[in-house]
Amino acid sequence: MKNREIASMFYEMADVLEMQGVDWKPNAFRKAARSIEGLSAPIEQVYAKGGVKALMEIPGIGQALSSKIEEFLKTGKMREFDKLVKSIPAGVEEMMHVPSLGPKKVMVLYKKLRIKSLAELESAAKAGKLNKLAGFGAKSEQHILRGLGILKQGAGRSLLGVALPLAREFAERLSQVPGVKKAEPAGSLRRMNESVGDIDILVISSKPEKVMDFFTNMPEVQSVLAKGPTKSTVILKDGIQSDVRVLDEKSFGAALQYFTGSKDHNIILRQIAIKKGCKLSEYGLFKKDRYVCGRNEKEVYAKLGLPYIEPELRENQGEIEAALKHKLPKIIPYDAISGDLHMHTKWSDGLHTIEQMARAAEKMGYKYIAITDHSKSQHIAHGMEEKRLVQYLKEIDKVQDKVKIRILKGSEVEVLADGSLDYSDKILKQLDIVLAAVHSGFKAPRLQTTKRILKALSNPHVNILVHPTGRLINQRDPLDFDFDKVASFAAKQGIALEIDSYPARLDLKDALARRAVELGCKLSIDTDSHAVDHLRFMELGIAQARRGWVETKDVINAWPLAKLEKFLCR
DNA sequence: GCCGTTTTCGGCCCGACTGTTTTCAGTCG
Repeated sequence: MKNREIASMFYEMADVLEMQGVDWKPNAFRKAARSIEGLSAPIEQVYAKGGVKALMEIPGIGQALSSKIEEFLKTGKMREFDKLVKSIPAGVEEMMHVPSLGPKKVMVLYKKLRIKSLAELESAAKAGKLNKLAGFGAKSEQHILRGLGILKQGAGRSLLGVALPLAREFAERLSQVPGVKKAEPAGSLRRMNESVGDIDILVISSKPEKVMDFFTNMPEVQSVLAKGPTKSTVILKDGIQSDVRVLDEKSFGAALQYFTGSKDHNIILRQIAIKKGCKLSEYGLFKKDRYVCGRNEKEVYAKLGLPYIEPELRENQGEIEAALKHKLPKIIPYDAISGDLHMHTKWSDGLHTIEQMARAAEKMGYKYIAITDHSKSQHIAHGMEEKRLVQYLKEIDKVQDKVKIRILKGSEVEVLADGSLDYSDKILKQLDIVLAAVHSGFKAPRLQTTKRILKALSNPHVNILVHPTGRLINQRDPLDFDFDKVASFAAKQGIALEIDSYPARLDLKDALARRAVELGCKLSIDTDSHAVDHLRFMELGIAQARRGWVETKDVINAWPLAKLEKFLCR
């Protein structure tokens, strides 16, 4: 999949162009890069199917960029990229990523002081050489040193599963500050992006200064990047950036809308506003400087002629067009799940007993669960030999007698290198539910992996392909296989694909979940819990489904038990 | 470079905070 590679080339080209003082082009390159990142299909596949013409259908990609992509796909090179990147030393472009430095300042440092690497920048700042430059002072030097620190710390993006509880806690604490009426997380976190770059919190308060003081003095804060009367930015001790913004009640909806984004979604909304002779900002919708609305999001959308759009859909992936036609999907609600079909216990690598898991699930209001411990080849995870599997099935029966919810007897069965399964059909037949999982061969070539998975899905006992791509966010690339082929085959076979809700997995991811449903697949949203505490991850998986336009009818574990059982009896 | 129910040319979202400014440019989201 070349999507990421091409996107990052465009980002890099945008940086260089910006440093050269070129106007607008950088925006165009970045927009195209974002668009390519959001693509559900591999871009080489798009090109193979429809050539340059298909590339130009991608929003933000026109004549020039499509031919650059074509050149790269054909030759593995992009001359324009090489030319641009060579025009500026690699370290200079890297300096753009230091917080507090942008294209203008970087160019001044390069041109006046010949600074062309992060190391040179650090020693120059420490030696006090920068404050002699026009536009730089002692403070700028400090900010650069701090920025270098932040960069070294690797303040990358954090997993939604980590940031979300933190954000909720901050919001809760901020709402206790005197004068505060409401505090709510916004930003990509509210859109439930799989990973987030920062934590944005919006506050309504009659005493903004109290909020600013409280926020910048929280014990989690490592350093304060900015502190104004209504807006502050801090870096937390674990490297996550957090912003708080205080607004008036009559702006809250507009602000929530604005700070929830995404950027591209907002740009289109503002264009719609302009066409209606209005102006949309975080303060509200205005007509000739006269306030129209802004108290809540719904009225902002309504005045723009749109139905309310759920935050998870606001990615400029067709939701505005769908909204205009009143054809938005009825995405699955957070309370729609009836049971969790993927969890582990002490029988393999889980922390709790079958009974503990069942009782915890019962407490959550589920109607059914599946216990799905590892098969024999997963030695590290204490996968079960056939003999122990029999014991395990008996134990499930015992627990079933003690609890009210239905417990399906299952296993997460290894897909071996040749695509065969880890248990014989005779064993698989005894299970209520069979999950097929690939845990190896991540470097295998595309054709081989596609064949391997297709063979596994040919087994008549398989019900769900779990964590289908095997990716770990920011840690491990997905398996390389023909997704459309696999999903179409699964659909035909009556096999569901999983959205694994484990924070580092979220696999299928949003775009692939959407694609899977388009291809006729059913989905199963599960937690892959290894402890009672993990059952709460379900929310994250549902969020990815919502981001993927998934409706309740397409999710097998949102169905009543009888309908699910019918599906499982292939 | 992209894009078009006001445009195939001339637009391209909008505002807060900071520092070094004597009124604003740069950076950020």
